[in-house]
Amino acid sequence: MSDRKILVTSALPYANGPIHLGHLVEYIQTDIWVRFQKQRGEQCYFVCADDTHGTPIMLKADRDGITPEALIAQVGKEHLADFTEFGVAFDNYHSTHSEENKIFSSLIYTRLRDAGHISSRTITQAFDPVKNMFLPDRFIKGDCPKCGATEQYGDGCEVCGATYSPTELKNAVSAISGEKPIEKDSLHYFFNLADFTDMLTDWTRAGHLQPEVRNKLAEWLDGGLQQWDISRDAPYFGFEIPDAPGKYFYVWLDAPIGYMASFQNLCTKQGINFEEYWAKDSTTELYHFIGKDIIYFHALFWPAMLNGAQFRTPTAIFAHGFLTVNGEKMSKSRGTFITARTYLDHLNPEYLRYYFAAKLSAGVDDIDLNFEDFTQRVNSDLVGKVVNIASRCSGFINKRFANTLSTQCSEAALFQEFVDANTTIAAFYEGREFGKAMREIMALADKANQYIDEKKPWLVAKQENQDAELHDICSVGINLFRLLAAYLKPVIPALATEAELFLNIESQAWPVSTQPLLAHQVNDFKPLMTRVDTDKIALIVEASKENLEKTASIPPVEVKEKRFEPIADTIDFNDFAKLDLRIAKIIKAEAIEGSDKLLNLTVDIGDELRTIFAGIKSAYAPEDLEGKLTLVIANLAPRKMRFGTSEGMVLAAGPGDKEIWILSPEEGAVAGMRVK
RNA sequence: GGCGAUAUAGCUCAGUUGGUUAGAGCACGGGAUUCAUAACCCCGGGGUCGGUGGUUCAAAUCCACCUAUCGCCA
Repeated sequence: MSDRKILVTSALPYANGPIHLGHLVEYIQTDIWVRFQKQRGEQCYFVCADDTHGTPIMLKADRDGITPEALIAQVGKEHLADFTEFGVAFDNYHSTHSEENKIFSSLIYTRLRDAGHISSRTITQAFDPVKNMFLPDRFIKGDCPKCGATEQYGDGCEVCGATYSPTELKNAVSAISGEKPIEKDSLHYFFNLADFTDMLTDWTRAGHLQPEVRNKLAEWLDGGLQQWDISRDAPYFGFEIPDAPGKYFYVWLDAPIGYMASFQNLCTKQGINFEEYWAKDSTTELYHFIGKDIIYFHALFWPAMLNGAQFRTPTAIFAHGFLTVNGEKMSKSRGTFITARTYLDHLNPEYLRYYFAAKLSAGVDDIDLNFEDFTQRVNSDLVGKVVNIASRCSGFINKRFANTLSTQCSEAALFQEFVDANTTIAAFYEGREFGKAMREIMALADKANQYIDEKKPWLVAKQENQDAELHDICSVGINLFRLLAAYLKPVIPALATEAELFLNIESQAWPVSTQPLLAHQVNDFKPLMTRVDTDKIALIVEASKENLEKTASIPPVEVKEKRFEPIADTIDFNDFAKLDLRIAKIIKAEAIEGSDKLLNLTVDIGDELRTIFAGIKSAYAPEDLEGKLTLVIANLAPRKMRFGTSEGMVLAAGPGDKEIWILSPEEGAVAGMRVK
């Protein structure tokens, strides 16, 4: 296509805790953008790493009784596993605790130092006399000097909003030892950010930032830039400063350098030219996707550091907003602080990818995960609209035309309209207006469904000598579906791959000049996506509350991966007694024409015969069932179905398809006995 | 406390430089239909555009103040 060379990063997740849904907004946003670029044939690398240094990591490892190295190795593995299962496909995932990062941190520091951008002076800080370490503001607790609220952190009061220095805090204690902190002097190293005022003023106005971010930065710049404290005293988990024994780089210095380190690591593995991407005169594109909370580090410190150390600066910084759940900040007690793992235990990750895509824009607005909206949106857009197109056409193609598409495209104009839409959709993807892209794609899906409705293939199918017409209509439907799958591929890659498997085609490139599939053999259609099970959402919320209880009292232990769904809420005996379970004898079993799942069973439950539809066709042949004893719910409300009314339910277990097992009693039980 | 962002239908969001009767999707109601994973298609109800005041021939849009939510103040 073109010869763009692009390097993309997501912010580095901190290695002191699990990935949660808030994190995922960013990784999914970045991943969609990267997949889009790759699908267009651009050369695009996506790198990331765990952010592993600093006091919180050191203390957590201490508390867990392991080394920081062991902690970050474990957490790094979990992070990558979570990302991978959500379809976030990094070209490289590294760690800031790496040789590459140490080298680049030292290099950048010494270049800044040699250019006169580093100074040092002695400052006074709170010190824990028991643990023998300086205390970051967040590790000091006490009473707010303004409003007197207790249990406040050293940097600000959460009750009245006041900000202050830890020394102003009343009744201050170390959050680590509980001891009263003393004041102690120490030599610190500073990055002279003000040296870069002119450079940053120009840079922030030169189109590298979103408008709202640029305004924010202008405000900060107007206020005057201050020195940035980049050193911390031992003990500190990080890199020692080359010319300052006992002093370590502050975690936020080496974190963004981790982008370079991870890319260097990839370059070594794949023989990519690092210089081409990072040299001062580089013509490649460099993008950082970040949350709006870390704009300061990425839009001021980072470009200044790079500029001062003779590296190129980013092409653009893309900031996004926070995630709220049901309109509120994620909360552990409400069960809305949901980890990636808890979600994965219950729901398809592509639901969330699509939902985020549908709500993301190029702006920094917060986005809300509303469970009801989530369910409706995924069900109606993905299952009801998109997948349904393939589902409603494939039946005819399969039964009447041996899975072969028509030799002509009877709706060339409509097909071309779908292809032409690629320009608009691509512009939305490129500009990170994913929500608008999804609207555009769903409008096409609506159009495809309208087309089918208008042509009514189910009527055509019943007419004599109309086979060619039927063949054409359904082939058009399948061809339109194919384009929708291509447009959605960056967002829901797993479903797109399943679709390609069904269509019997190669991995789809961006459809700039796609031709319809003619006289093409497809494979049997299998349901590509099922509807969101709302019960699963309740389970996620419940499990997220449980996480809180567990982590509050018991230290984390190796938990065996759960193989089965969690046990449902406790019920009392009266609840159980409501179920009337009976031994039943299957008198007659027959397949239902027109249903691929259901068998029509006639069962004897003692004093009466019942007709029950059971979704076990995939696992049992009707003739094998006749005469068997099994278990049914006899007092379940009758359910009207397409093929008649089902007067109960046969009990069975298993994941589905061939793996379904009905229950049967020990010998001696007879039809009609109640299960108690 | 200072600064900033946001506030439009039950939900999620569009609404260009002010310009007919404020739109879409979903949800809801009615109709039609049975190919499809009860999905799809057609029609409809529903809004004092957070509040108050102002500028204007004309305000969801511009201005001031207020309220609520979120964020920033290294």
